[in-house]
Amino acid sequence: MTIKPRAKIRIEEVARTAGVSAATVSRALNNPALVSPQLRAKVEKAAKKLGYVAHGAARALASRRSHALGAVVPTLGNTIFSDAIGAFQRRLEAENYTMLLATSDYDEEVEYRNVRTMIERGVDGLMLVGATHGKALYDLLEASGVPFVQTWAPAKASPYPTIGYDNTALTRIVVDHLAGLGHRDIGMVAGLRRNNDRVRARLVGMRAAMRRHRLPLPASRIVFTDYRIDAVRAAFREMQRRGPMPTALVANNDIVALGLMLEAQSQGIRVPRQLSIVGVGDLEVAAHLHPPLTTIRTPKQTIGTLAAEYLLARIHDRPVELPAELALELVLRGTTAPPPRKDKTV
Amino acid sequence: MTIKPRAKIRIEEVARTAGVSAATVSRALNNPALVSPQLRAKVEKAAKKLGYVAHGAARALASRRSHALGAVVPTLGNTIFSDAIGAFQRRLEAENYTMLLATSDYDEEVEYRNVRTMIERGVDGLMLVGATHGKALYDLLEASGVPFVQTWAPAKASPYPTIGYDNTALTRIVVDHLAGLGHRDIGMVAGLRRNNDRVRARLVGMRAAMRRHRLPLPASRIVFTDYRIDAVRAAFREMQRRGPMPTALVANNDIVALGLMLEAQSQGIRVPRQLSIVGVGDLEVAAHLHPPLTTIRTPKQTIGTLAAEYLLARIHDRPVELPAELALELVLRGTTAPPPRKDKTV
DNA sequence: TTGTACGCGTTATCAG
DNA sequence: CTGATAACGCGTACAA
Repeated sequence: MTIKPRAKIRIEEVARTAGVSAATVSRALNNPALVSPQLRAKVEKAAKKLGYVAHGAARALASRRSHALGAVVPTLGNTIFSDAIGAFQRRLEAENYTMLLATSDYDEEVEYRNVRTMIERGVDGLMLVGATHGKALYDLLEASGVPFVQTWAPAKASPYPTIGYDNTALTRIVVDHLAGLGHRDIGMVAGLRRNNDRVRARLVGMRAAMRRHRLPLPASRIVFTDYRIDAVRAAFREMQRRGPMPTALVANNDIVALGLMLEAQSQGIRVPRQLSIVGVGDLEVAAHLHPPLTTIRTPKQTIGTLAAEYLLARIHDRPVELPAELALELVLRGTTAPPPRKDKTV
Repeated sequence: MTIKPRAKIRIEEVARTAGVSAATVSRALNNPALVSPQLRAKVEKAAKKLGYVAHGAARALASRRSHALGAVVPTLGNTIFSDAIGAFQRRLEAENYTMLLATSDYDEEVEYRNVRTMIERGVDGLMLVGATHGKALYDLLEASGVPFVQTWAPAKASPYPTIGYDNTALTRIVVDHLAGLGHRDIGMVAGLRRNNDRVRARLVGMRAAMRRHRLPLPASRIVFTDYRIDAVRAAFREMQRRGPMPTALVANNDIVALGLMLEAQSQGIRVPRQLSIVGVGDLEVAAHLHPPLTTIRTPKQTIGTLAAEYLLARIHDRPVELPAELALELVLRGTTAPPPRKDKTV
């Protein structure tokens, strides 16, 4: 039964109707263990009857704790981020914490501004994406003393707390798979490198893996694209323009892979008979494409959940360890196969 | 040039190094017009030099304004919401407001709790999804006096400020199109109705439109599904089990439409030759499916932006009008065609 | 135009 | 276990 209060109820009022002091009300509500059961019941009843809702700002000012954590991600358009954010927020909710969210659109300055604003709002902790940020940002973070955690990169990628997987290893796994099938001419359809260390790490991993297999990887075999289907299809054609098509393509993610499949299909190129394609992310739709997409499953929700847990632990001075890196899983499906015989090159 | 401060800088310190009073610093920073240009410059310099960041809680307590708006959406997994949220946040960012975000997973109780938490945190305004909420929620909202706006429904759907389009009209447009092509047996693959007035309104619109066209719509022609591809495909088969397939299917959204197309394809059912399908949302991928998906384009970002603008206006006591409803657009592509002749029924 | 002094609503400290 | 009281850091009448 909620009663509609006529005006803002303050703690004083609750205290008065419960016949105790404001201090006791505060304790009864925030630290029930410190108060006698009867008193506690009395206070709770009064609070509920009056519809008392504590004033967050006052509480934050007095307790020096806002019960809010911030998150800044490049975009919500990419489901890997919205999934991670969803998990992050649900974990916070369970501890009665609130999430402040902002997007940077892969712009370092916007990210800086958003982080600054969040610090100003008094967040108790901050989740960032990527392990390489400008010095100004790190300075700001250190100056404020706000606990923060970086995501989507392995711990070793940064001296600061970081949680994610190794993007270098990711492309290695893909190349190993493809090379194992017999591919020798592998191309990469990468994302835009600007302010994106995940993409850069994958490039590094790709080059290293190809070298290990003693396979050539000329610059012409790497094209860059954003994640709009149109752009991806254009990237596909761009690669065709640069010479005979590779027999396999490593896509930056499942959306890119989808774009590649669509373009291949519309050109009558058979996947995987004539062209193998590997995605990253294992979006739900990946399993349902024709053919179903071979991809790498990445721990999206885990990243969000662990980031929340790490920050919560830091805030409450509980000891925490971050895993060195999260596991990746190659999901073998229908878009990879041995390369076509020479005389059947695309 | 950012200097790393050793500890928390308060306004006092800035005042001291600028050689003015704290009050002047506050004014210079928040209301530059009220201060002489030289003084203002001096203060700004000192603030920057010290890396001063105002304490949000203290500011909120004193000014009775948190500069934060809350948003509660069912899920971030549906891109219509993540798109709208993205637009909402960007609009806030432009006015130096911060967004608090929580998801309800279509659960009324969770939504209530999240709203309550946000009010407690002192949000200056709130964005909700849907125009039908529990009485408890409206009571809470009214008691707190926090401006709020409902989204994804037309203004007429609620006595409270609401911004969106008419879901009834949406299905009418679709049915008109399909009936115009000659379809007489039209089915609907709807979303789950639980705490989702959008889905319910579409059902109402569907029934009304079919009636207007004097077309039958037995209950067997309506199946419900969540938005996982697996579930959608199962829903497709469920409809087949109920009798001969309709010649056209109205999908709750593009994801559902995609699932239907995948299932049809894997059964060798030709779209649109044997079966027409219409989606809702016009996701980016819709135009790239085979065949490209006929769908309704909904104003996702517009909803987010307008919601932000409405709340901002309310907060600053500016006059605002909300549009009665936002426009929908039928995007004709390749998944709709006249029904097959009788002897070619699926 | 600028400074003084108080209040914002809560929590934490310290007696009792 | 409970109550009085002093912060918490800033904004803003009001006075100068």
